[in-house]
Amino acid sequence: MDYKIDGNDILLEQKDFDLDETLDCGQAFRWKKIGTDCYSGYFLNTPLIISCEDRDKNLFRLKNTSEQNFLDKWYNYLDLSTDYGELKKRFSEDETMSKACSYAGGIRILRQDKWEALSSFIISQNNNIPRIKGIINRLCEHYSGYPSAEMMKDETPESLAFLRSGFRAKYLVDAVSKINSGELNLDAVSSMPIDEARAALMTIKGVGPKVAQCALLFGMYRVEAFPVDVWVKRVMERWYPEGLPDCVKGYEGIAQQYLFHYIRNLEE
DNA sequence: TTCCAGGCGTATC
DNA sequence: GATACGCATGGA
Repeated sequence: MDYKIDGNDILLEQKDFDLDETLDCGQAFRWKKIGTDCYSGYFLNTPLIISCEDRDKNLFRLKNTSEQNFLDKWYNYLDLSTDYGELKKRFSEDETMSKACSYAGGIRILRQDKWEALSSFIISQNNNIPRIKGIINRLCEHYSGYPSAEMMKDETPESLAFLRSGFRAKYLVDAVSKINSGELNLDAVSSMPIDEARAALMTIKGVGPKVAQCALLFGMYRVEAFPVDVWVKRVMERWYPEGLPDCVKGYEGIAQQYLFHYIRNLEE
C-alpha cells in the first residue's frame, strides 16, 4: 500500500483491487457506478467518490479525502492492511480456487459497519441484488443516511411499508428491538467464538445461518465465516463434495467471495 | 403468465 | 433432523 496527497484527493497505489469486483459484487449495497471505473458510496455516512485512474499502475483516486480521513476510515474499510496477493497464492494450491482467484483477482472484503451489514443481509434474503439496493436506498433517503438501530426504535412493520421490503420488515423490527433492548450487543457478538456468535445472531427472527454468516463476514470481518447461499451450494456440490480444501483454512469467507463471483459468471 | 431472487419460519413426518 | 411450502415484491 502506497499513497500520496494530491490536492484534496488521495492517490492510492494498490494491487489486487478492482472496483467492480469489490464494490459491486453483492457484499455491499450502497455503491453506485457513476462512470467508467468510478464509484460513489459510503462507509457509514462518510461519502466517497473513488475511481481507478490507471489499471496498469494500480492507481486509484479517493476524491475530497483528507489524509486523516483516509487513514482513519478508508484504509480499514478497504482492508488495505491485508495482502490479497499472498492469500491468492496460498489459495491457488487448489485447482478450482486458482481459477476463481485469477478470474476475479481484484476482490477485497470490505470491513463494513456491523449493523449496516446485518440489516442489509436481513433484507437480502430470497431477494435479488437490484431490489436489495432499492430497499436500502429508500431506507437511507428516508433517514438522510443509513439509520442506526437506535434511530429505528419506533418503527413497526407497518411504518416500514415505504421500504416495500415485503415480509422482511418484521425481521428488521425484531433486530432493532433486540439491539435496543440490549438483548443483543453486536460489539460483544463480534468477539465471540464463531459458533457462539452465529447462534447469538440467529436469535433474531429472520436471521438464519446464511444471514448470520454474512453479518459476521462482511460486518465483523470474521473471515473464517463461510456463508452458503444458492450459488455457493452449487460450488460445493460441483467441486467440493468432501468439503473445502485445507489451503483456505481460516480464510473461508474470503475464499467464498472468489468462488461466489466465479460460479455466478460461469453460469451466466 | 410464470418463474426466480446472496433464506427463513412453520408445519409435518 | 429432514423435507415441503409459503412468503412480499418486482424484474425477466
